Amino acid sequence: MPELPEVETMKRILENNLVGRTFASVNISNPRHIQMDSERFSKEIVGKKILSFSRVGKYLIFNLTEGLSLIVHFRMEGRFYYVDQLEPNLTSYVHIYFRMDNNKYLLYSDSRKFGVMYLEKTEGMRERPPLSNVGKEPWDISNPDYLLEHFKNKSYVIKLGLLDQTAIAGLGNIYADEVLFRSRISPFKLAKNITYEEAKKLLRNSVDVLKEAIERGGSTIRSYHPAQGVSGKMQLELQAYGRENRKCFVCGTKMEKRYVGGRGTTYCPKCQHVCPSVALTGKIASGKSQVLKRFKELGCSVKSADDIVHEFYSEQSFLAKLKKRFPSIFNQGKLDKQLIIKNMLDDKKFRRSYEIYVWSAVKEYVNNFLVNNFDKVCVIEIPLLFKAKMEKKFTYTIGVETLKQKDYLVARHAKNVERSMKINDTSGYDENRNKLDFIIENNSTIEDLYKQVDIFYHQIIN
DNA sequence: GCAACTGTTGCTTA
DNA sequence: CTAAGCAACAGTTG
Repeated sequence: MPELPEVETMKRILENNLVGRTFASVNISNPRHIQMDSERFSKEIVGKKILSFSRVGKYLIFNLTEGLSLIVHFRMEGRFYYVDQLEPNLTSYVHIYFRMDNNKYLLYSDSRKFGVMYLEKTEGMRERPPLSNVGKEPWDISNPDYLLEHFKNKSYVIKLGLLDQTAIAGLGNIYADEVLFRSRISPFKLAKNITYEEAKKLLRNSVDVLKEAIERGGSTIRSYHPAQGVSGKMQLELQAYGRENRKCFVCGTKMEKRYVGGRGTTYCPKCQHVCPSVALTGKIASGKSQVLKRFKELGCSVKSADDIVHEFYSEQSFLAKLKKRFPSIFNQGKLDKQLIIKNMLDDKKFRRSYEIYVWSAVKEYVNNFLVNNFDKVCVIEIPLLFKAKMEKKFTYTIGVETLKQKDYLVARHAKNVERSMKINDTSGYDENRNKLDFIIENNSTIEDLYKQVDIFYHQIIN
């Protein structure tokens, strides 16, 4: 579930019901959540009374008698339910439950089984793991220099800086995107390049976003509810998370999504100063490379998918992964491109999964390229843009078309002109042509071609 | 039916 | 040392 507001909401619900109660018994059907011997855990917790609850970052803490504390981290899906009795239909993900001294039950449910709990001596627990790894919460940070100090030598992007619990505690993926949106800061800016003024904005917005979310009882997204039949309301206020491909509430620009550190990151390119990205597609020998060259001359960061794939085949790490997934295309430990072609032709299933595998690797590469070059217009040449389902990843898509394809192929000394022409039938270009934002016609001189590129470029940077 | 995606974090690897 | 990538798991979505 939860980021800080959801944990705080959970804390308030439990506070109202469980302070003063004593643990009567424990049932552990999956011990993986308990970070100590589960027998000892049971023995130690039974008979202890709950004095109070507290929270450190995303950790929820039960303060117990006899100097002990139960420390819980819910990770993705962990949650407590406090119920009158055990009902079998409620307990499919309940891996631990506690019977309290009033014969009601506290259930720990966790469909993904990531959550963890610790039973620790209360004294000095803030100075020991896991709590010692938790930084200050945003309202306890009075000076933005605290953040700058943390980010000083870091080479990660600011989005990951906000998720770094040792730097600032409590933000998760949803609220980090909200804070960046409200602060009008690119998620992809390096944390060490954040200015004092920006750090100030980030802190103020972190406080605002988290406090608003707590007031609204957290966000109810996907499966998460603070208690049975109870929903948070904060999801109604979210302006960034989950709004990719929809219009920015502030400026109307289409919101975009990229990945950093494996976390989906939604932002408004205009408000958050992320340069537009362009996908360049077209059939074989339509003049894409010429167009790409022109974009480069204009100062854009450019890359072609063909080059990316070429790079992949010369990387040890890629070959290793490929070998694991598709052993049939390796001969005596070496990649055999003839075997790839043979398998492609013989086995439709192989072809499908091989193509998807390579395309998703390209997709990841392009994502990282765009993230690293967010402050420049990026242009990526992708012949199979639509087949690889990448058209949505760009601000703009443009196609290059020519009537002189055959001539260009002959001029290029292509071995089999007819065969090359035929490949176009399967490229998906014609069916998807109407989705393109802009079409460049390559039927005249090179100067004319460049002029069209220049016009497009100046349109998008204004 | 497969593949990608999901609110988290810590361990392994380069 | 840092930082990326993966692993833990199970459900949902396209």
